[in-house]
Amino acid sequence: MTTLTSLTPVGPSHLKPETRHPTLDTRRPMPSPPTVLLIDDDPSVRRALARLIKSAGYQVQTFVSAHEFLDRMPDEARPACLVLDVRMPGLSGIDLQRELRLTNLILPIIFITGHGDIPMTVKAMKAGAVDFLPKPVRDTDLLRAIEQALARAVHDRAELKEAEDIQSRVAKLTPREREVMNLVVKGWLNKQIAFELGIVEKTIKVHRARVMDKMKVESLADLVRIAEHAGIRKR
Amino acid sequence: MTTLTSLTPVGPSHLKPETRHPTLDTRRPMPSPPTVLLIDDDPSVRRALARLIKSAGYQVQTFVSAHEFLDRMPDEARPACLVLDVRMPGLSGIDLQRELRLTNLILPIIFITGHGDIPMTVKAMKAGAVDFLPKPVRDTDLLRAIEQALARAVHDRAELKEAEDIQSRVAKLTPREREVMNLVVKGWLNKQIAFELGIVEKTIKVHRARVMDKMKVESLADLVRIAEHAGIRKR
DNA sequence: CTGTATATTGGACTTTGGTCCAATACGAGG
DNA sequence: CCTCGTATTGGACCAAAGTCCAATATACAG
Repeated sequence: MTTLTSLTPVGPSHLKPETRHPTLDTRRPMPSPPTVLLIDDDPSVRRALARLIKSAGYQVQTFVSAHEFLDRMPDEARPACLVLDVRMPGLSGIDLQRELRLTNLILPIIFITGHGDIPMTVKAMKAGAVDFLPKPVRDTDLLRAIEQALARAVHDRAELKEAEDIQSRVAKLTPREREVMNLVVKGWLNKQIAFELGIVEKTIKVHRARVMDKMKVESLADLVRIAEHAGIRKR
Repeated sequence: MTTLTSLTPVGPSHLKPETRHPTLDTRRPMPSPPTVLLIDDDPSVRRALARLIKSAGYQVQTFVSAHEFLDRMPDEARPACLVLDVRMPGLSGIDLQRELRLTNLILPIIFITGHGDIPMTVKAMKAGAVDFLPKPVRDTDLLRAIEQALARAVHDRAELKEAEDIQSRVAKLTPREREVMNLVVKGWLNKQIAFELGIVEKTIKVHRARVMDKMKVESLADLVRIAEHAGIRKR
């Protein structure tokens, strides 16, 4: 059982050395690697894990406490994940997880712990943790979890960005246009919408055209899909 | 700390006594209650938990092993969930969970265990368990978990049924109609579809009308939504 | 007060989609 | 062999949607 000391790179074995982190698979001159944020109050654990993670080709930032993390939290320019001790002086790992859920940062969490119990594990997993690893952490377990966490970060970021894009377009609609859009994606005919809103059909056509334009879609099918994505439901 | 012996009903306190299980909220003469399937090799645990669960107004079926469960598995007429010991002679609880994932039964699982560890907990939760409770199980914990599990069962069943409905309608389409539908929900015009398929636009209109009919939708918007649901994506 | 954004409408016209009628071709199964 | 389901097409016609032109009213901000 190897424990956080191996110096030989252990990362994803199916990848060529120059392309370690599977989250970005461009062949190019090595784009800046994904970041792993490591919080642990034990300096020796920090050192050992940081070395391991770096050896797998990731960038690492370490923090001694949840508070320090919250203070100098890095900008979320690139996909990242969090490796986090559960029990720490001050804010616990679980507490930090709760805090982060209130933000809309995307930071998948891997818990590591020396004194975890089952209820704590369940709580963390229910709250969306990627993994929960008892110390001593096996290198392969941690790296596999990091791989998964970063994959999730990339995926969730893409989804969030998509949702934000759509929301910003919806925000550019006038109230009337929004009304019209809502009825259009319910499958109502222009004449029905006109009756519902108490205006003539001609006007609906104008609003409708502007909706298609502002929402940047070319077809009703796309508009329906985008509206679904934005949480505009039929019922 | 109460432990699986309380006789006073503990179920959802916000519900009136006649309406215990929150999964069915019809007022009527008490529809048959949801079933909780209980698997544990320890007779005393079976007895105690069965009594607790019954006292909360659920129907209970007990099994002494995963194998016995698989043999005389009840029909899934009504929403149900599984309360399951992790370690048992023969097939373990985790094994059974894996088996069940291969079927399309909807049976949310609550694990209970006397000798669980963290990796096992993580594995179960990752595999979709509703909860993972160390023995001795507190009454309130178990009942809360059952409530959640049944809620999930009801929800997932509804989703599955919806998906199956849609699939059965798709199955009734002719190959040509399916092709046409796929292009229609991509937002293609009839003339474009006609060109793509090498037939005249008129024919597309016929297929299209039949698609709308067979899929039981009244508008293109509904067709797009239903197709999305059936996993017919744009890209 | 003036200008910009919003909401509304009109006419004229084209394109697209949907419907009702009817008809031909082909392969599988009774 | 005949029938049924599937796929295909045609014409005529109507309904719905989209487009290009232009115009008016109102509210709010600078």
